Amino acid sequence: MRAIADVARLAGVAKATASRALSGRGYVSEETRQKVVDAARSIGYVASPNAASLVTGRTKSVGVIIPFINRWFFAEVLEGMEVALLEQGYDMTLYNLPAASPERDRIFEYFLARKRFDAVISVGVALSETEVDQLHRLGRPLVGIGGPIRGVHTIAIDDVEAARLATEHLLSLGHTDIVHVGGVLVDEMDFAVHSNRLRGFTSAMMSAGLATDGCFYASEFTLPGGHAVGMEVLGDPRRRPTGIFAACDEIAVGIIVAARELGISVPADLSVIGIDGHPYAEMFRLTTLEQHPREQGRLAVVSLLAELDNPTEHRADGELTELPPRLVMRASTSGPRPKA
Amino acid sequence: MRAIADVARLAGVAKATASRALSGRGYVSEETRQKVVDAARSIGYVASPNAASLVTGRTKSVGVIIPFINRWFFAEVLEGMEVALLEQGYDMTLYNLPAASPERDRIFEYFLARKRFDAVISVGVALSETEVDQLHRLGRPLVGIGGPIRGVHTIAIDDVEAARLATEHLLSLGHTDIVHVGGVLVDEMDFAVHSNRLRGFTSAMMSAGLATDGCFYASEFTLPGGHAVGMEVLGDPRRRPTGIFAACDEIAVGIIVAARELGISVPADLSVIGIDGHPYAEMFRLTTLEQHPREQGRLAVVSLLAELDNPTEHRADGELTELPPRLVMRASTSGPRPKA
DNA sequence: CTGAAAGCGCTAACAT
DNA sequence: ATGTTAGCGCTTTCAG
Repeated sequence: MRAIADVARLAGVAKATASRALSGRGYVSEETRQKVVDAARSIGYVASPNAASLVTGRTKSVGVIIPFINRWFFAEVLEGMEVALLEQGYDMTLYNLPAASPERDRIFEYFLARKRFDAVISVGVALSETEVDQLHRLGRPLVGIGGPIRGVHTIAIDDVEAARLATEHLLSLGHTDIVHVGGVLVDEMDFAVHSNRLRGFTSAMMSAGLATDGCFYASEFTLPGGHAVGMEVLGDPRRRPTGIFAACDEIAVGIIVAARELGISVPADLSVIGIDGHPYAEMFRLTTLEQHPREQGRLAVVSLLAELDNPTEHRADGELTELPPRLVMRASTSGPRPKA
Repeated sequence: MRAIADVARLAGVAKATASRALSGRGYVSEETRQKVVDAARSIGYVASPNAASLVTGRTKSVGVIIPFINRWFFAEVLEGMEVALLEQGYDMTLYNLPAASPERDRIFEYFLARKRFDAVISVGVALSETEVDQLHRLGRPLVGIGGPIRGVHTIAIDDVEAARLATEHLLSLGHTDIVHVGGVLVDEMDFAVHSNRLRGFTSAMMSAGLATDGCFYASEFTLPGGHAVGMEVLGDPRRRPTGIFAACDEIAVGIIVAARELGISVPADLSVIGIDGHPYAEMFRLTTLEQHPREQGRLAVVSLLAELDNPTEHRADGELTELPPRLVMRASTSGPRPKA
């Protein structure tokens, strides 16, 4: 309940001086600064950011909208952002955004509209035109991760390129019978990711002169999802691919587990490559492309703070920062077994 | 930028009336209420919670401290809380609490001290005496999940009982050679969970007249952690247990994967039981005890709001709400194979 | 039932 | 370098 007036009185100065001394803005003699700081500490004074926000318009808080918490990639992004924000004294308020629904609308119309945040970070959400407008109307910096947003600075890896890389890796090992297990395309709205990775796959296959009919299977982005599809794809020994490119490591691991259950040896009889750099990759000897989620989170925050510190700088219009995906480990891939 | 004064002017009433109409507190004729609401909507007015907080002391926001985000149990708790809080119009600000460190101290001394939250939820953190005091000094409701906190209402499952149940399940199937793979006891500070589950295990074994020397192995609470320990425990065929009680499902699944790699058949040659109700359980046919993390999150919020609505109610002193763990699936457990 | 006025805790001019 | 004043946007007495 201690207010700055108490500190000022105790230090024998005016409120304004106390404010200057504690915030470090404006001229204060070293001597009085010390007095004020001591007084503040002695009564355990902590400034009320609410009162300050009211006058400065800054809240030292950012809002984050994200479609999943319980998914490795998203949780990593979250941790990366949290660390970076805390370091700069910012709070992170989290909204777990559901698919189109009244609850979702309420987040944009009510929670994000309350001027509570200095900025908003949108992680892996494809926002509707309306939603983008609502966010822009806030007049605050907005940065995206993963999904591209019209007129917004976005951090991402190049999904098309990553998918092409993964596919080319299998092709270069000599595989010609390759399948892509990717995201359900109905969820596409929320993940351009799905179609981008599919596009990269198709492009690489076509460049190699291979057809892609019937080479795509849809799966949930989870281990059980990959397992189920793996059972389906690998079940029939007569039309079984020798290589699989999975759109994420959870799917890839699920497929490897399925393969083991079916007695298919990886990588001797089946090569699998995923995307993410998931910690399970090592244990399952999974070849994968690192996606640096923590780093993406950190970069988003850095970009945000830059815009905040330098509002004169033109709003980055659809600028895109791309991280290069990095290929790691290769124990789950090898050339196809020569036909007997 | 629209303020309540604009709404008032447009509706032809005083600020006070507009405030009453919009907040629903105090007498307003239905007629003027309608006028005010219309005016508000017509200019897209959204109240500034900051300004309101300044006078009411309420922020409509709660702080959450949690040691991990990227762990199934914790992420589920988070989602459960988020849904329940949003429903009531509350924001959730997240702090990913590291182990003892200057960063950790800063969270208590600075971030949580700023009167920004109506309440604090502590998930799975064993707080130090100092930290508990700091939190109590805020004079705001505080509820815990998982870890017990002195003088604080806590939601949890009975870890000792759950561990006993799991162990008794194996015993009742006829196993006598049982190992417990639990948490590293050095991390104990943060999880009474570890020692509680060990205690339940030991108690059940002793009741059955079995010794427990050398029956405990420590692991990280992760799939790779369980895998590594599984390899170690199951590596030597001559002294291999017939039953394993894992302290969480991640560990349990890791052990099952290890067993498969070693050609050990589950459950014919090895029974495994875990705790959590993790979604991977089904795919690996894992016997497990449900821990209802989402429900725990929801209950914590309900309890919080109750205290908030009814501050006269005595601060719940160390009250404990326990959820009953529920046993599900049993495909990974069976009686021990009769000795040849 | 409604209005006028005070003030929550702080910072930003403007003086001095 | 420091003090004085005004006011951020809202709710809440207190009168009417």
